Amino acid sequence: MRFAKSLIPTLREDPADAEAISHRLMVRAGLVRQLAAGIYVYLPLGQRVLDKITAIVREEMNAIGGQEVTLPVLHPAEIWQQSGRWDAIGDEMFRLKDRNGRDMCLGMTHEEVVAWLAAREIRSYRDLPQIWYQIQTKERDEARPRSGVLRTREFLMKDSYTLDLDVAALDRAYAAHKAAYCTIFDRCGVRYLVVESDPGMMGGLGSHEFMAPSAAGEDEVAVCRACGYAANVELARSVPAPPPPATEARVEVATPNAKTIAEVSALLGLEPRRTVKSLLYVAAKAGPVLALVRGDHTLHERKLARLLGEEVRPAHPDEVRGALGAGLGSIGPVGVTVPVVADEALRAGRWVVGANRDGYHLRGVSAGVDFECRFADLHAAVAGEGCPECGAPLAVERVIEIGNIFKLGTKYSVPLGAMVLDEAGKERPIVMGSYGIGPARIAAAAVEQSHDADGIIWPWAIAPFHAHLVLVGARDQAQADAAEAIYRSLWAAGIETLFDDRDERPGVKFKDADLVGLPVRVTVGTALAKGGVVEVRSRRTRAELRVPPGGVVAAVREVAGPG
RNA sequence: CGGGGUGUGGCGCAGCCCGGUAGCGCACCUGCUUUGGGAGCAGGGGGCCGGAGGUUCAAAUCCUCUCACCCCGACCA
Repeated sequence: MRFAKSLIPTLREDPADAEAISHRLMVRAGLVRQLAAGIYVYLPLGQRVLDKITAIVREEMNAIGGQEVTLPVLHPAEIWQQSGRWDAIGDEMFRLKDRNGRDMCLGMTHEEVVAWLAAREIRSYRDLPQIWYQIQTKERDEARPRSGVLRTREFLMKDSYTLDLDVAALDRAYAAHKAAYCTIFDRCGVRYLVVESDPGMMGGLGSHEFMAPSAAGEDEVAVCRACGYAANVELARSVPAPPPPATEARVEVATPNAKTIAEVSALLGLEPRRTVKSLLYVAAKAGPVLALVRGDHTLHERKLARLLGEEVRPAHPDEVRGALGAGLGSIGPVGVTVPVVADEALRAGRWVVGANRDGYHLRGVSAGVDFECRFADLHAAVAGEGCPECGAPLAVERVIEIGNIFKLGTKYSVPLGAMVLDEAGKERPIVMGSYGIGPARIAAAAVEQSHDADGIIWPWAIAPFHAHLVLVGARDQAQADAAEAIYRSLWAAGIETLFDDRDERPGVKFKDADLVGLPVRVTVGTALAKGGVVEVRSRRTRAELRVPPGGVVAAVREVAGPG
């Protein structure tokens, strides 16, 4: 591709509305432009990156027996009503009516359509297993699009669905996907972790997420470097260090104006980990519940919601007073009538808790003695706590979710009637799995993980082109002729090359080459006239070879390194 | 949905507090010079100052409402 006639609008300055590194660089390098919040145009270079990624995805999905299909973007409400998600999903689904007033929606995922299709076309256990996949646009009215291409309202997604007769077969399909995903991300050149995840509203039998470490990530994972335990913090277990043993008797103490853990512990001269944080939540169906975590811990709302099996929200101040008779900052579990759930860390020990009397706390309180409660893992894992598997200290990292895999079970096949007859002639619901990959997130993660002050440094496999051919003296006929010949020889050798044939000053071309970040730069300039050589340089290491024009192809391969 | 911020030529910004009819850098067009890390000089084109009301002799500037976008949080199937 020739730069002079291409749409590669590079920007000298950072766009004002971009914060994340990948966002800034993808806009500056001319890969994408924003049309509206969370809605992006992919320009030629950006499109080529997506094409590279989706080509890898296709190869690996085909390799495990995937069959590519295209499912509609526009769905009738009926199938979503059948699965129950028409009501379960709120504002995040784009809804509309057709001219006849029928309810429709835009597809945010395709379990319903797959189950619908399976219900019609799959009848016998002999038809199983099936793996169907598509690479197609998804629409989700995100509450808050952000970080450029990382969280958008319209995005490309590879989604696949497995259909099996039983859970054992699902486990095999799931394992095949897990392995294929690792191959895909390895080939794309991104670093990632495979972590246990919360199946959330997808429901089902288990799930994993593929997470690319990056400061721009929205999720956090807890990782054990000793044994390999890794989980989303939404679900990660961890073993906090216990506070020193205490034997003090229960006593009420005045704590005027001390409302926060920090204030109470300072007033009493105690470490925060000797106190208990009491939080009143309201569950949608079960009503108020008092959740307890240690003073130095943070309650993870997803963990509470998962424990209760329904969504929760913090209680309003007047609800707190109504249920417990005291204001925020003075509440505790002793003598209350609402159900109490306590974090595992509170099983043993004596604690400082709110007295349910404004301005007072209780010291020396024990779970099971002074109040009754259910124990569960409720606190968010933090770095340094013990690994639940081996006890080594956990690390917590920010990550970008680039893929996920879910064992769905029969959650969609039953309501949509996707049944088969088994060998015994008995009707059974198909056991499903669903699996997603976000190509744009892979691209953004690659940029986040691989860039420098001058621009992007693309991994070879997903770079929009492999080589950036810079013609320094566009008006020097000898240089121009040599560059043309090199351009043809590179393409002939299978090295995809962007030829900067613009009549620009060298500095502009070099800056743009660094910004766009193709793995190898080939410079045709004055060195050609002086020494008969051109320069072949690695974007990543900046190592440079000077070779005669005939040696460029070999030099590009050498400089690019393995892969 | 809560909190914070920003909207002024294509991009990045100043002007707003203290009202007087819009400016800078880059980009763009023409000419000359220049050509290995975002060139110089000269000339030139381009702006409903996000939108709607209001105050005023006069509004980018003050007031009210509204829209859009960004950031933090909530949410994230």
